[in-house]
Amino acid sequence: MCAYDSTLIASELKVSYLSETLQTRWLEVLVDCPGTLNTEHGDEKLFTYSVPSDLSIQPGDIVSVPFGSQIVGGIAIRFVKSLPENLTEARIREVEDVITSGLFPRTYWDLLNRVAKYYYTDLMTVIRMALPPKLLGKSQRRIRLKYDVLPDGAEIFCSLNAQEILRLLKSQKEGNYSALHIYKEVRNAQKGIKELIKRGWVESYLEPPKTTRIKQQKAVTLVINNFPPDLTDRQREVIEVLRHRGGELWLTELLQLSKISASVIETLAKKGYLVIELREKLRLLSHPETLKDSAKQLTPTQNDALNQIQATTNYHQILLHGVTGSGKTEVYIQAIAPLLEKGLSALVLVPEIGLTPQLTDRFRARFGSRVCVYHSALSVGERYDTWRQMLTGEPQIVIGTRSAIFAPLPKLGIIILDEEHDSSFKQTQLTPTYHARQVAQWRAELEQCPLVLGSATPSLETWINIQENTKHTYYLSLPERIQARPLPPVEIVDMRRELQQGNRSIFSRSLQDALHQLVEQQKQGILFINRRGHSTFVSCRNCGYVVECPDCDVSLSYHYTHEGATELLRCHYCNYSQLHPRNCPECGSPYFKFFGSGTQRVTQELTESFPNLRWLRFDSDTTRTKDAHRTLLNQFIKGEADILVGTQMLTKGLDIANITLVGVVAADGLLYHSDYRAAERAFQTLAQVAGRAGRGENPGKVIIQTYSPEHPVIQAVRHHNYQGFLDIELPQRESLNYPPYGKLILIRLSGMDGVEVQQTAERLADECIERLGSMGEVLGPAPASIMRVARRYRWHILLKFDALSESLLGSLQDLKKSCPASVSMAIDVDPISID
DNA sequence: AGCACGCCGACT
DNA sequence: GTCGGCGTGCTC
Repeated sequence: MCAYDSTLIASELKVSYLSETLQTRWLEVLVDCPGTLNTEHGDEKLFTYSVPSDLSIQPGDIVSVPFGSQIVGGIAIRFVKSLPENLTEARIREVEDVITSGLFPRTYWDLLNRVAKYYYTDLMTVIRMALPPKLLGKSQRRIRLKYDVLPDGAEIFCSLNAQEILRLLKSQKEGNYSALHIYKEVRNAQKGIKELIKRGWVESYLEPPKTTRIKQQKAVTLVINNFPPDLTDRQREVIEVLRHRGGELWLTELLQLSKISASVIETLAKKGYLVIELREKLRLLSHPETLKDSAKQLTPTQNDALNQIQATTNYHQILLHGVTGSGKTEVYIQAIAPLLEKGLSALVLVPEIGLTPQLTDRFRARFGSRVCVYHSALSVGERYDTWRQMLTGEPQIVIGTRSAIFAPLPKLGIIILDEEHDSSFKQTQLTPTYHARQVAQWRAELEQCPLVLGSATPSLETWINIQENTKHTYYLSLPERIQARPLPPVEIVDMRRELQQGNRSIFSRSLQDALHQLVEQQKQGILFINRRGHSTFVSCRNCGYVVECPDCDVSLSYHYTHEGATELLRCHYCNYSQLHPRNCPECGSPYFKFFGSGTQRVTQELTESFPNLRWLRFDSDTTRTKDAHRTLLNQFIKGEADILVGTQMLTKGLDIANITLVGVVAADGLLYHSDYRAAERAFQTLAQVAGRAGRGENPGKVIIQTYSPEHPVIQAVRHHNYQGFLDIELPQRESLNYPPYGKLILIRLSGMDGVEVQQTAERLADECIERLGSMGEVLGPAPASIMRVARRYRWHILLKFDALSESLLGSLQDLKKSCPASVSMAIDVDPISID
């Protein structure tokens, strides 16, 4: 079913299988197993297998193979005619099974290799990240309790160690755990397991990998277009139904519709009037029918932008710099439409899952079922089938978050990154630490298609790239909002003066007035708070004692749930929580209260000062559950609240026409941050949040409260002046050789033993100094700004250099091998924050 | 990752 | 002498 041509290839692995038309005996497989990766030369070690006659395998297929005592996943790379010299035929084992075929067209394979190289990651790790989960399965050792032979009080007879394992197994209702889990829970578990097996009370078995498979069903296809004379009534009925439904139906559906037994259909198949065959059935998300929508009239500037995008058919990076509310989405939609007609597909990336509903609805209204979504919140089955759907090569639009950049669309006509400046496009926690914008750039280049980067506040990387790389870039600007709606005026309130003049509320008089007006005029607004926690630490007003997390170097945050609820303190890093003590644990003082202005503090204050104002909290606490995002927004859109109080989440894409007021409670937390990117992030956040106001008929207004009104970022936001912001920020970056000029690599080290981590960091830093020489700087090692998180000590080494000197660093992954086992190391290429 | 193999210290 | 700790290396 896979409409793939045979350009599947493992190009970086040097040998093409395309030239091999001869029957070849042996198959080389890239095996999913650490340790087989990365030989000294940095390329991947392949293992040779034989192919049983009943399996047909193509290079690029995902297979499962026996490997040592287990069964693991792997990628079929190529066929070879003879065995490597050091191998005898006797040692070769057979491929176990084919899991999926028809993956990895050449450009896609090239892309994965490029990601692996640039982000210093094993190819297999990149492949595993790109593929839908559970595709590369591994067999698993499990231990099962044999209840039928287990005597009562068996514990008495065995060692303490074995007793512990018995107890653990009994705690699970099937008496069954993975060996790995037991090792984690019980120390020296191997010994105890061995003992229990000897006594015959438990058994150890290898569970085969549970991989997602294609779901197949019988499909019936009509192969004649007339009614032959020899039909019985029943047979005729079946053919009528089939014809009526376009000549093709699932067998089960046909049986239901025609209410006829399967034998009738089989007879028809025997006569050769129809064909029954197994076909893949995709478990795609069904979605509600959306109202059909047609192309909107474009403004002249939108139209110019559209024309330029449509005229670009090969690789170019196009920056669509459009102020908030300038109608970028409409341009995307109209740019995609003709591509689908040409049989090409489009990839649209958005920052967060929360945003996909709004955008998908608009795309669905225009393109119907040709839109699919792909992100990590889908179930394993849905992800797998969406993946297969993409592989069919039918023209379609995939909308997704970061990981969707690896969507295997074979005929890409365009890649669009909306809100390209957004930091959620960068993966920070897991390797590879890729940036979807960077990967998109490579992918567009490999596929020879345009890449559209849309933003009201472009990242400095994109800005500089567009300026300097004129050969393959275009700059398109949408300087005005649609229907010539004005950008909202921005009022900066000096909070120092408020205090001097006796206003001790967290709301300035100006904001208070605006809130009162909001209620009177029945308009809606949003209140933006910089981040949750951090500023809501609990401290003693008598002795200054602050409650800190026992496992991390941060203060605990106070969380208010509702009146009368148990008061809890929580750590935002490791989720540790404890009761809020009534008195100071240090001095016993009763003046032990939370401080600061998180979302909760603001909503409490709103309730007290504005009893008529109905608010909704919109932050990661209230949107944690599935669909909470959508529910909350719908409530707000329906007018069930006057004001939405929330964090960063409010800044992104939220397009609600009725919002006339945007308030920023305190901009200062954004401005002062130790990071070199603080100013950029602050400008982007404030400009974005300000852009939420006045998108509909009614003009908007923005009030930003701050203790540093003269700050250049505040001034730039005040005048909606992106260029002004660049003029101050770019020279600073350049003088210090920070990105987008210089390149950074951050090496993160962590471990339970603080001294050991520090010593490792120092040793590795020396090694880096040696490698880079005078071609770059090694900053640190330094402890991370929050040195301990979840009981692990964290140290950083920052490498700063010109991109050209990177080759001096060598593979960098070899540094991992020189770390002690208890210290883990991660390489973050182009880190987005260094805390 | 698992698992075998193999090398040292605490016991029959 | 043997048992059993864990460090090293291999898996087609």
